[in-house]
Amino acid sequence: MTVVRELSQENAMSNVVKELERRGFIEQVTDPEIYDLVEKERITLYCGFDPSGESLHVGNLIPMMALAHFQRAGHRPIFLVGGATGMIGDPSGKDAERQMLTADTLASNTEKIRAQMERFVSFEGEHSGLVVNNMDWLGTFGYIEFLRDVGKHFSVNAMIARESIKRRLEERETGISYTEFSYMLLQAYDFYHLCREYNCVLQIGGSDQWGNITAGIDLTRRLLSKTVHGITFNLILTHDGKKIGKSEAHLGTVWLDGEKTAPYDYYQYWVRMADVDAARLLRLYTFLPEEEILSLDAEREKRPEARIPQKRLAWEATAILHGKGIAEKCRKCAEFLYGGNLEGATKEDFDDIFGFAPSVSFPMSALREGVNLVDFVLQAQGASSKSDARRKITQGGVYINNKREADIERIVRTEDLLYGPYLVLRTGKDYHLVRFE
RNA sequence: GGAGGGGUUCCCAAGUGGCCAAAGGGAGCAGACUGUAAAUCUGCCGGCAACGCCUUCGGAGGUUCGAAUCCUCCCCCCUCCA
Repeated sequence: MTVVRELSQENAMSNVVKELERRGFIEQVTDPEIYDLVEKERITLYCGFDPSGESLHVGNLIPMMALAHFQRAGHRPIFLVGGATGMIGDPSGKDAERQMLTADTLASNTEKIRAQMERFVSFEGEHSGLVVNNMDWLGTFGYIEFLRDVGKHFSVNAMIARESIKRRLEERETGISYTEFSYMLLQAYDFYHLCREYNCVLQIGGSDQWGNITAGIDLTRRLLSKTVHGITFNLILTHDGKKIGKSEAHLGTVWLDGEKTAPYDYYQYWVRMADVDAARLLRLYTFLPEEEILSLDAEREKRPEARIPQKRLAWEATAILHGKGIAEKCRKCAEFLYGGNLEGATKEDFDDIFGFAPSVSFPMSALREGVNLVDFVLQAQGASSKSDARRKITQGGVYINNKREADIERIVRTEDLLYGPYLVLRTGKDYHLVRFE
């Protein structure tokens, strides 16, 4: 929050849509007029978020960052939580019908997600952000009333021609239910409602939202005779075609919730990005100005092994989400573990980072008796099964205190404690701190 | 309701009585190179008390010395017809 606010004056006079375009966010705009509009007046815009999970993930970052950019340029962002539409499920970009969620689950998810949004947008001050829940207006809408007031403005002929619907109709793998077919009307109504209540004139979203957004624009024009706009963002892929944050190695999905994805893991996720992606990702996931990004990228060309842009990316992204203090701790922690500093390390160094980097406690009594390496690796969460532990050891992927241990028969003993009660287990490129108590 | 096709290990996908823990590809893991990167190459890739044992091929039974493969019933998906 603090990060966003401090910087929020800087870009006030620039054209935020052009800026987003330069940074690589924008895929399509419904009308070029939006470029002028954001320069002429302070607008209100919105983006919808699906509360079907208890946390947003890295994939949701693009629209969040975009809303933050808009706010910093003096516009008012609205986060719409789809409490009502979340009960239906958006067929866009989905290949299967969604399972229904209970009202209770949605309510609790909504609360958690709201807290995450507050990291990106300020909810205080002049153009403070706003969180709304479409359950508040859709939840009490009568069916007959809805069909009469909203449904009559939609042509089924046009709807089935939409890409998102057409795909589900043609590829009959799963088909589409009447419920999901109706989804578009609900989202269109949201836009109309926000335009009427808050003078909201722009909806932004992922590229799969194009159909829903234009439906909202059409409905608003019909009901209010007002022209509103839409912008869709590129789907961000890494150079090898993977979606950002979608199911990472053994991390799984990279969540924004610090309980689900530890800040250290979040930081590491960004540090490990490929060289060729670094500059592009800096433009998308940090607020750094172009000159600085270019100079960071120039550093990379000189000393690629220093991973300067990746580390900066990780620091900035972590600072936005978890705060500068946490980001700094992640940096120190990573620097310590990966910087080859284990040699001169002290107990105090480990006291500081234990529990922050992946950490495990172990009973001292077990160590006195001696633990065989296979069990040790397994219990310190360095392997998913004993077989996996054996494999990793045999293949030379296991290190204790940075010294390779390839002997299955190896016994871990108190002599292995080099830093007070601590020991460092490394599997592959991952460090695990083990403390004996 | 009728006719046909199909459900295989994380995903896609071979396999139609033993040689099947199950081809191939992808993903993943480890190593080499190096840089917490990419590309490339190598090895691994169900579990365990590990030259053997146990569990797995939609579910439950059955035939057989022996089944993912054959039979019966059930569940689910798709296509066409009504």
